[in-house]
Amino acid sequence: MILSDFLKTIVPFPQEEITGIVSHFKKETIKKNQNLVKEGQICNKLYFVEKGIGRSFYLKEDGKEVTQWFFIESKMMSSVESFFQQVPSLYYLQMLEDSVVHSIKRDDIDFLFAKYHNMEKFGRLLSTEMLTRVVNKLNALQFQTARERYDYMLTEFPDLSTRVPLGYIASYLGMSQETLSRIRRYDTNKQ
Amino acid sequence: MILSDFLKTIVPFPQEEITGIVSHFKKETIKKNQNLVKEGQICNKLYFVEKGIGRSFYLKEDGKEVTQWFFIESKMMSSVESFFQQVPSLYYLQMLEDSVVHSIKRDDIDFLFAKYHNMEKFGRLLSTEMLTRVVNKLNALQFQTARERYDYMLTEFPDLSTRVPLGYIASYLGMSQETLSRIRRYDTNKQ
DNA sequence: TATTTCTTTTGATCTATGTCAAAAACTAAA
DNA sequence: TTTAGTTTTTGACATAGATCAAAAGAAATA
Repeated sequence: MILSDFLKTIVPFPQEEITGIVSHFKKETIKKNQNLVKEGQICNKLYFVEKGIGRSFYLKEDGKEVTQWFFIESKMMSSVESFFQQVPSLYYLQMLEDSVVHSIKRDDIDFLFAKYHNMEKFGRLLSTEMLTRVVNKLNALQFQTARERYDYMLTEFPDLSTRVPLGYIASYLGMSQETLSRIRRYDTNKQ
Repeated sequence: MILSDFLKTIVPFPQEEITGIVSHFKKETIKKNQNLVKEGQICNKLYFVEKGIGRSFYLKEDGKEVTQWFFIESKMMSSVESFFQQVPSLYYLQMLEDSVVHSIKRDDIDFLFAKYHNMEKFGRLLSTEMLTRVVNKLNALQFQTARERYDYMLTEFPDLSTRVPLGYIASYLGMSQETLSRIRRYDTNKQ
């Protein structure tokens, strides 16, 4: 889905506003495994993923990566708290495939928020939608077993398992790669 | 803190907007342990906690309660996804002390969002702030030990442990009451 | 202040999941 | 198609934290 269509699915912008908004985005082509943001940097862009798939991940002291979120096609992507509070990011943002994204700078989106009431609404709806998703994951982590968390993942990101390494999904779900592998084996034996 | 002051800490509303907004809120006095919302109901109010403390909790099939969030003084409180998506709430909303809250209905807040650009901004900022908090908890649950999760809680809700039962906090942190008790003992022995 | 009720702590197991290491199964390059 | 590199699976063992049960401590009520 292209950016302008995505915008319209959230708020029914009039065409001239769409044009004004889209003109502040910049198309970027990203190679597989390239980082958009590194830990410690202030993330000053919000991205729309047109093609490809991204993730945010945290690097633990022992060098292990913990995936925090996946960003699939037709979704916005950012290091949320870094972008909105302008503090150093705790996470890396990385594209996992050759990708096409559209980025907008913090200043530009603030300008648009102030200029268009509709844009402010867009920001609000986007935030609450993301909040709902994060709360769903929170529940999975807080009181579900590893098996149940895997089921949660299948509903939130159905086609993920064929596109990204197993270990990325395992850490996203707060379990080891070995455990996820065993769950999956059990699952396929069942059918 | 009273409601109008709280609103101003988020967005610098002009006084006439404050008046217009506050007039849509209704003051409610709630007794200890009273529920504002039950599981299965659509939560059609957003609350501002003026005095007291609330929580949202999930009831598992085995009858155990799992606290999802705490709402302290000068914070907004709701069953977020039920209120914003108008779907049945998965949670109970409960006040844990005799409390004073101010509530606004979904229709009224939508009216205010549409009427005041500032109000839309307020909604957006509130959402992103909540999103940031939820992400912090997510990280604690995803890759921290029980001890570290307890530390997270102390920063997020410093004076909570003296005000609510231990079991509520333990389930909020995704651990058993016994584990939290042992962590706390170890902690006090350290100082 | 006694009595009852609720909450927290402690002790003794148990278990889901982690860790480590090696084998197997893929993928990509030569 | 071989070779080298990467990812996934499997096995053996370790452990953080769960569960169950009972004791101790607080708080509420008579």
